[in-house]
Amino acid sequence: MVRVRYAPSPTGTLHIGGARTALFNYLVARHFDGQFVLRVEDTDQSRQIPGSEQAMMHGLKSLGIEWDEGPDRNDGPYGPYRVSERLGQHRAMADRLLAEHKAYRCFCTPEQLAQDRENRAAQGLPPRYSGRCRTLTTQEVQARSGERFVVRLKVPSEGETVVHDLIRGDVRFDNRVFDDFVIMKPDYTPVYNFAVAIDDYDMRISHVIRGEEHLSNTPKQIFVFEALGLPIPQFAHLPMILAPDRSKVSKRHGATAVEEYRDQGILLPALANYLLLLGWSSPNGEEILTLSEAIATFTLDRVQHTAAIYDQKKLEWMNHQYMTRLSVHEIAQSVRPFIDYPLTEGPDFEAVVDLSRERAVNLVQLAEHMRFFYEAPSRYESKGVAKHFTDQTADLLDAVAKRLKTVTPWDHDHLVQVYDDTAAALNVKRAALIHPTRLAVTGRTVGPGLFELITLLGRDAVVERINTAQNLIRRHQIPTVD
RNA sequence: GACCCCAUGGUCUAGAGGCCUAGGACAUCACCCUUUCAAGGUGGUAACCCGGGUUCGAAUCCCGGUGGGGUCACCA
Repeated sequence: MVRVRYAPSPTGTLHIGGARTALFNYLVARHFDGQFVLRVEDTDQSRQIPGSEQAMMHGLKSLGIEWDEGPDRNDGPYGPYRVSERLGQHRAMADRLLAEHKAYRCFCTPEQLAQDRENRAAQGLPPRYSGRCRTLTTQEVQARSGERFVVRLKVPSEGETVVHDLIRGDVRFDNRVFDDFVIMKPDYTPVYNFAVAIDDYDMRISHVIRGEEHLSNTPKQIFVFEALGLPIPQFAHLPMILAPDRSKVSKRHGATAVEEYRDQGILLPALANYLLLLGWSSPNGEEILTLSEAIATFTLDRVQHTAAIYDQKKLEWMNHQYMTRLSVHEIAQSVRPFIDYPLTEGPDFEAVVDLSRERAVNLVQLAEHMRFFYEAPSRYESKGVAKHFTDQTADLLDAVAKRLKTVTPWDHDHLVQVYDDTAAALNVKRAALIHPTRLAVTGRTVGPGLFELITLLGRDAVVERINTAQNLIRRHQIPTVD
């Protein structure tokens, strides 16, 4: 039975790196008909940020990632799913290790430790615990029972520890590089490397799939499993996601949280698809995959070993793919929050969305492109004004408007006819009519095809806007923008 | 610094010794289409980090170098 988990610490929102890790875990679980558990790593209460657990879960859900067991439903068979609520088990294990002399109390003060480190640094040695308290006798420990202490695990001083990594193969570590690390803090709460091992075992996690930054710490967790006589899960360390400058992604690189991407108008399914491609490729080279397609084809052996640099441009391209492929209804729902103008009067909303979506790379842009359908332009693009709003065009617009007033029915083909006829009558090219009309009606020089656009906008609005523009042109009082 | 991981165009990647004069996607450039802009179509520029091996043959295997990343907490 495949059981995987995503174990974030509740210290902020869902980061793209975490989202990718969660996604891969989710895909493995679903692919193998296993379970995906969500566990909140809140070992250190002091570093928690209120509300981040909710934010994180919301982020996951919006990406389409669902878990079978987690802190929101603490009724799973292996709960609780908040590490802070599993303290009893951690303490019991620490007690056991102490009783079996596989761990020991360390009374060294932070000051002493700092001093040790300095001394070693002076000699050019790596910072490692001296083992001062390892050999304390039972009597000595008894005698100091009132003192502040931590618990350290006895780590083998020779031999090697091998991490069998599903992605990288066997990774060997010389045990001499590890010291007796702390497993319980002075308040008798566990340190991460101790708690994860116990929790992963307790939750019967079969595959630990996480970011590469955890690879170096894996031997420590293996020491815990071994000391406790527990089976060791399979490991798979995912390559990291880096910023364009090859550094870790951080706020200074723009959006990093899935929530921010959503605010930028990125569709979450597009984000998920993009993240899927960061470190994984489908066997047939397909890049646009639905979640269920990904579940069907995803396997860890196709995961890349190299860190990936995320590329905003490709994300936008991916987003555009989803803008045009998703149903109009879905896009309409998604774009609503970005609209800051009243929709009370104007054409059918979904029709407008459908006509405009192909030209926008994100929802913010889409909302902006749709604006003129609901608000008459108050300013006109200066570039277009110089080109299309001349004294002569006022007359052209006048001629067009006259015919538009009476044409029936008001549909695409008849409107084309109006422009063709007018152009012929005035002996100008059709384009000489089209461009000024677009500018008069939308205020812009770019947009959907003119005939589709005015068909949708309707006779009254079109004629009115053309008249407005005409007057402005004649009075040479054209408000411009850009 | 020590240890660990990694190394194909600007970016994401395909490639598991001959199928590679290295394929796809994004980006970029040009052209076509066209009422504009997108989209679309066609074509172009652009990569196997370096050096040694192994082999008849290496992007693919081995070693070394270089470069990048990660980890070394009483953080997670």
